[in-house]
Amino acid sequence: MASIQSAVQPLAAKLRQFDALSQEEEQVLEAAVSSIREIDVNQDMVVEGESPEHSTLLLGGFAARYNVTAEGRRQITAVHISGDFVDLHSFLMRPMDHSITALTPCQIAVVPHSGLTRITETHPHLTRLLWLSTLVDGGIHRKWAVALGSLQGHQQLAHLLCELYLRLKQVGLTDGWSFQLPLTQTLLSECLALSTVHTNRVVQMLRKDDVIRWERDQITIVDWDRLVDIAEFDPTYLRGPKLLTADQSAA
Amino acid sequence: MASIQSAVQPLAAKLRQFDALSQEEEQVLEAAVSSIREIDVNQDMVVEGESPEHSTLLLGGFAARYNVTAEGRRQITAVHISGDFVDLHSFLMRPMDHSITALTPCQIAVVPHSGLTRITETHPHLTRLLWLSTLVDGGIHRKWAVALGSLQGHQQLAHLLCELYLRLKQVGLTDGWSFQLPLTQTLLSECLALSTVHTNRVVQMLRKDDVIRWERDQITIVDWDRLVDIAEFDPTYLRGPKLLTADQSAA
DNA sequence: CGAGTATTTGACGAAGCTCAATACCTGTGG
DNA sequence: CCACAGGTATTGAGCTTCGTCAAATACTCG
Repeated sequence: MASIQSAVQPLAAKLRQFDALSQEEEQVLEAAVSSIREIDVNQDMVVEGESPEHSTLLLGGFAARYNVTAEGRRQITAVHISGDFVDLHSFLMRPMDHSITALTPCQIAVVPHSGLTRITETHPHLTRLLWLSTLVDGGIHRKWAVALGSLQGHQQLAHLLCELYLRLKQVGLTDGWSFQLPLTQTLLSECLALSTVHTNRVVQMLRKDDVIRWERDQITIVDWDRLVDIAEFDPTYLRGPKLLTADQSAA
Repeated sequence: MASIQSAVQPLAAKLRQFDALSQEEEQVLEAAVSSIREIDVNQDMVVEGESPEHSTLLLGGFAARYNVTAEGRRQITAVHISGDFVDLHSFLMRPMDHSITALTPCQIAVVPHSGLTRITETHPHLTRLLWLSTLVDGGIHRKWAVALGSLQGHQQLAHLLCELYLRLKQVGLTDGWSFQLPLTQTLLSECLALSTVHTNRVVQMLRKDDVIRWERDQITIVDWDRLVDIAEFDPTYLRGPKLLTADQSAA
């Protein structure tokens, strides 16, 4: 089981891709964690309509953010992985307008909002980093909308795989061109807004063209360039490439 | 022409819906504005790929955030109105992964990033309010994705109208159940990810059922309840209803 | 009035949905 | 070791929503 010390590691790794993170800042993050918890598969870790007093940092496992429509159709708007602060926004924005469910058993760190408020009062640079991480989430949603609106099924799937590959790589969860993706085709269809039948056909399309291999929950990217091409993928939105130190942005 | 003093009014009004905004905070915002500028119709005020050194506050007019796909299809991911800080995220996240264009002549306030950094260093409560406004934008994108993925054409249109009505009302730009919406059906089709032909049919559907009236660029909502029903609209995502004062969230 | 743009209509085609059936896979108990 | 159960993946066939192409009508402004 993860200790609180090791808990913030995946998040720290992600934030370091944005800017330097001092020892002290990392300790401040650790100090903000109040406890570690396990979530069962298919259990909601955050529920629509609630106004939690803490935010949830995903330490291990996969989670999905979703809304349910009147007809009972479930639309997934993001897949979350280790290091994602899945409902950091609940700190300021309440109540939750969507739920987050565990796609696999998950370990989470509980971070009380009071601690986050304290960070905004005392650590502006760290605050900017956390803010940035919510902005990247926003960018992911924006891209998701573009994909849903203007890409065909197989392109959307390709886009999702490109995104997940890069994000998993960021936190060290890839193995060469392979990674675990514990999504059934039914779940996948809820990401892509396709029927399960069509989702299956779209998966086969990419397989037949030998762009990806997908066995069990193991995905291997056979031809990254072609995948990027199909998806019209541009990774810009996943990065927060500006350094955030006070001096240089004041320049 | 707007003066800098009056410039932050629509933004201040919006932020006040989230939490109290002190006189001093309002002055700090004013002080962060370096200049006021006019943008012509169809001119981009922010361009994909660039890394601006300032953010853009929309003072008057309508703007749209969009991406262009390989086939030249343009997908609009948000419509912006007075008081929206259209690219506040460019402060931390660069370069821009999308452009923002003026749907009408627009007045904008230019806010250098250095000023924003200074706010994060000295005004934590105001920082949280600004952060929240980017979170609401993120929520809008999330809803847009849900709508694109799981609603039919006429439902999507209904959803867009519900959203715009409430947002315009927030900043005092509605007149009873009417408001100006300077969107051609072509633009509208780029919001909804429909063809212009189908967009037209979908508009007619809502008109024929006497749910809305749409003459010129004047929209009148005839039957709000039915519109909400069609759209499956839930306004939660537009609000940031938690008070943000340090003391109470530390309680 | 006339040019240009925006809206509307019709006819046909394509992407993706639904219903329904079949195959596969993995774990469980006999 | 086999048989079965329950979930997951795959396939086929007909249908719907929405797209494309093309043309006609209206509106707006000089």
